[in-house]
Amino acid sequence: MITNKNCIIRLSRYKNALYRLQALGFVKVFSDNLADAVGVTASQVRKDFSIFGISGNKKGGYQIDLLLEKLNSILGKDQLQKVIVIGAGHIGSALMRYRGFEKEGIKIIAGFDIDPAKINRSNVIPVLPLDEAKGFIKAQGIKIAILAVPDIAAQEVSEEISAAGIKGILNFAPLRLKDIEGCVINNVNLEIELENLIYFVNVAQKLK
Amino acid sequence: MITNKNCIIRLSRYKNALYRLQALGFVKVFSDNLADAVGVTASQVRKDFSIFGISGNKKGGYQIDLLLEKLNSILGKDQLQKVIVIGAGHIGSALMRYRGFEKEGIKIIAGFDIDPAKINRSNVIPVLPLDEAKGFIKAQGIKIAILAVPDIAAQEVSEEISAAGIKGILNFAPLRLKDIEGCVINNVNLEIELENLIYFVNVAQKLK
DNA sequence: ATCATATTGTTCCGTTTTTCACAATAACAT
DNA sequence: ATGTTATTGTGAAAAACGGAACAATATGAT
Repeated sequence: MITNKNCIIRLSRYKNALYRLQALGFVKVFSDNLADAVGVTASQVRKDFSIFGISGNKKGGYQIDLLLEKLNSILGKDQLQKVIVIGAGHIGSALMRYRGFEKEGIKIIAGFDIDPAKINRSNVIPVLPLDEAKGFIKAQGIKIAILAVPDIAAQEVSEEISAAGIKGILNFAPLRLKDIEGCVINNVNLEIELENLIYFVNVAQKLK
Repeated sequence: MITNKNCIIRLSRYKNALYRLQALGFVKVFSDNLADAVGVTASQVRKDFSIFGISGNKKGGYQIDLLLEKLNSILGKDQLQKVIVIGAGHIGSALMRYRGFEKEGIKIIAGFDIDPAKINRSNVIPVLPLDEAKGFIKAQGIKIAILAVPDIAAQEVSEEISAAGIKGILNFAPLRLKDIEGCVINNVNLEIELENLIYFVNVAQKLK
């Protein structure tokens, strides 16, 4: 079974590129077209496909619609993914308002916050009290949560929601969460991303 | 010269862990303490340090304050980093309000948007018209930009700002920007992060 | 002063990941 | 029908990466 995160990220990128190509009217695609679009080598594209048993046609490339079907199936996009957001601060509420997830079949169906002032049950995406999260997760069978709470709270909250049934957490809190059995954690750390950028910009400057 | 992004990310994590240890009163640290804090092996810690010529003391470990000094210097944190945000939509304005960057020595000094309704010159972090960005970047010598514009605009805007002097872009638009000579691009793609999480959650389920 | 011990720094080794290279072959041209 | 060509699929080579192991050595104990 595939455990290589980068490989799966590439599949997502292929998929996105394929939609763009499709929108431009293309029906088939060659490995080197996709490679250019995504910024990898053509070999890499073919090998990634081969890992997942995706095959094309000698001299004919890959048929975009079939390819998308397979990629979408691998990526779990053949069903709507219901997601909750924990923490309705700046980042959390921006994510709730962000429309970009919908076209990816990802739907944020509720937010949760500990602050009573943030509660809003009548909103399109309601913001509910944090202590209702556990029941909500169980009742709705939610598997994925976006964690956007202050770092001090992140560890405790992550353990609670995973105990309630969350299997995957996208963590925005700028600290490393302790591994949780049966729960996958992906970190988005904007400070570190910026630091990283700053480093490579500085290095590039020094090279000159 | 180091081109391994993961290695630099680890340096950031070491740094963050060191601040936490320092806050707890620790003065020195051993490679295995840091390893535990960050979730890597002790060998990895020592090797990372060795790459950057950071040395500790046999049997004495590393002195936290000196270590932090070196890491901060490597990561370019010995000077305030002025950053601008392009695009004052949901994500862009959340980032402008986000306080987490300040303690990292990263200061967002202005936002830019093409929509006149978003302009606000009197704000603490002013939001200025997009067509002032070029002049602003040059006048202030800005090197780093956070790009949070709709995907359709991302490519064009990225080329404009890099022509004006931007050397690093943290791109939130969900598409791959064409490589730009002399400009480093890091992508933060939330859709892909979620997709990735969904994939691994599904895989974990199937394994049972 | 000598010895024992803990920890670094680095070399070596195994694994993973990427790239290269080319045989297989389907499509097309003649 | 035959030959040519373009592109895939994959096996082998190379590179990158991380982990284990251990020699070197500073510190502290006796």
